[in-house]
Amino acid sequence: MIEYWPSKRTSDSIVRQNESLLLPFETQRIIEPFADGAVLLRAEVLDKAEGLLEEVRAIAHAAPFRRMVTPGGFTMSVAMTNCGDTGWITDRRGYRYGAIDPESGHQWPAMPALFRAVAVTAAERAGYVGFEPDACLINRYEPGSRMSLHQDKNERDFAQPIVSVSLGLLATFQFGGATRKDPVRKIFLDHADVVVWGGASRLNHHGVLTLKNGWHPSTGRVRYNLTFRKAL
DNA sequence: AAGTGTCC
DNA sequence: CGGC
Repeated sequence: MIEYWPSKRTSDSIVRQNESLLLPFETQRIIEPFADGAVLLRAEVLDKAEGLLEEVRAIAHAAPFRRMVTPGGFTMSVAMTNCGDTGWITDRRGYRYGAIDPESGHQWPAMPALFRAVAVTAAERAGYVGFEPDACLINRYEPGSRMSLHQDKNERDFAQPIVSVSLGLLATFQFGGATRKDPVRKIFLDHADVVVWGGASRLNHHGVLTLKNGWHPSTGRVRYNLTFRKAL
């Protein structure tokens, strides 16, 4: 049973609800603020998605995706790798950033110029000028993978935003508040969507519901998420 | 230390 | 869905 989505890149209803936020018509992209300091950029990297995916393949060749273990001893359902000066890792000892891939003993692959450009541009469009990511965590979700509600708080400077790029299968992103029990907003993230959060929402809890089965022409049975941070 | 959990 |  093969399903195909998205059949339509942006829904008419979303366009109608956000008329005042529409960018110049030819881009067909939408800026949608959804929390204090948080912005959804629909279809932001549609023209760069194939290039980004090529880079993901090259990075995964040097630093293969692996399912890390949490300090509690649970293996995560999402497979991860990193590029940049430093990378986010977890094992029985804890969560942290490190310049060395523990699997290989080598540095993480360098952050491709296209990655940096996409992250910086998206941050700017969301209102964060001067963002200089030094880390990109790459998450690979397959059907059944999920990420429970958490905060990104291993970075040093919470004045720097988080930029999240979605590629491939549709996911339901949950964006909550300062505490884990704050209500969450559900946001459907499609291929080439970008989410940026910072400011008052920098430490908000967020997560991804269990990925549904599906097939995407660019990625197959997979969703990739590129999460750019300034960690150091 | 661990709530980024194929949790329970 | 809430709690640890």
